[in-house]
Amino acid sequence: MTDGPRLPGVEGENNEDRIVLHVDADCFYAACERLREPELEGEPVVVGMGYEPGETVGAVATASYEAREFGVESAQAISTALERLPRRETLSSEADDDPDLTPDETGYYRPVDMDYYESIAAEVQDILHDCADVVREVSIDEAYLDVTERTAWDVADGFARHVKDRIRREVGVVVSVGVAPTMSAAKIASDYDKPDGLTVVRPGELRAFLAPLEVDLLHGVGPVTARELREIGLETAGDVAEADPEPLVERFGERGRELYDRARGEDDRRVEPKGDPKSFSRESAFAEPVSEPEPKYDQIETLAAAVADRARREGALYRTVGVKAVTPPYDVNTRERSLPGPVDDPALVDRIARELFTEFDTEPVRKVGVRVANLEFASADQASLDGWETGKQDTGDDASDSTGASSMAEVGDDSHPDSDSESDSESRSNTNVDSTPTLPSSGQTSLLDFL
DNA sequence: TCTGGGGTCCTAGGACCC
DNA sequence: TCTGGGGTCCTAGGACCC
Repeated sequence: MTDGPRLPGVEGENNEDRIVLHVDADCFYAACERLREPELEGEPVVVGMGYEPGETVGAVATASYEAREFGVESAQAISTALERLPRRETLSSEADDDPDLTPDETGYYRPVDMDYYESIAAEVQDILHDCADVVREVSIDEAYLDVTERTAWDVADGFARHVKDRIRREVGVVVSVGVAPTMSAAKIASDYDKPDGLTVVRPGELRAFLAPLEVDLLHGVGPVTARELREIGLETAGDVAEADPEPLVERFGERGRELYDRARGEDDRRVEPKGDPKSFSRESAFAEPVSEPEPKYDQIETLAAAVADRARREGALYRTVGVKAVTPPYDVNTRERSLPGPVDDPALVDRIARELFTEFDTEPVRKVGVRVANLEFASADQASLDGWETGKQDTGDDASDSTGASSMAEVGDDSHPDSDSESDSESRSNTNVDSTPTLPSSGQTSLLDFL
């Protein structure tokens, strides 16, 4: 019962005072497809990514509960799904030939249409923001709400019901909701009674609610960790909660501590709005492993352009460019390189990606990817832009800026046997006076020349 | 499970600095 | 030059999530 040490005077930090909702849309992509095609209501629906109508390529992104009855699962190959649940379109042309195949044994297949789903998600999010002071969107179909100031425990289920009903009535989407004093437990609670679920876990019920759950229901426990936990005799959250935490920390590091805390219902995290993204990436798989360099470089070029375009649209500068090469059987290889300073330079992304990929250009590769990271959102931090101009007279102990200036300065020399200067940033930064800090892309062309 | 795409966080070793 | 100790950044890989 005794919670950890608390700093005095910090406001409202007692978790037992928080009321957290986790809202999770059921089969969201399939639900969206049903919105624009009401005939799909009650029918098996499979939404495939990388899927084209009439084809058998791609993987299952979402299967409706009706489709799951046939053994169709998330992440399954579409070809496998089709074996278990034939396509409805196929039926109309072949029905006469196959009297055994009834409409009941077929389903509707649709390709992912992200733009449409995002438009629906935006409607849901509007409602969520209307219902809570703080909302954290986790993904397109999932969010946490801190509703402490909007409700109380004895009426929390009525409040959650209200949120559910609004979303169903105003958008037409069914969600499951979990209510608990922590994010971690709210997440588990929303999953507890899917679909169309509503589970409330009050502070006093937390330990009892968690105890019987299989360890892999804890957020952050995947197949690998679950297996290891079982190997040491920990099968349920209750087992973990009562275990000695020291061996867990030794074996799993920081995650071990977290696991132990979560299993005991302890979770200090507050619901906070999502910050800026940390990376952008694009990847795509070949139908089968490719050995020749050309198709790979063609893909790299396409992906690099897409990633750079995305970053520009989002107003992000990037300082790191990376590639990914998945080689058979399924080895994931990554290579990355960081630049001296943040840039917005599609040509540079393309060039670095190609260079990083040369290592794999004659190997069989089934998937390639391009990524940018170390993002900087210029508009949000005007100070760093100013630093570009004025960084020269800054002293070394000023950590607030001038990262761009100091690093840009190093571009010219690969082999600086560098010397003393407690702050090489000042001593060299006059080499980049040409970079006019107006637009992100200016000055970066010269960087390309350097590298 | 014969493997799609877009993310996050953690770890560990090495380089480099003071 | 064998040795100290602390810190940060970079890279690669892994586990996990939706």
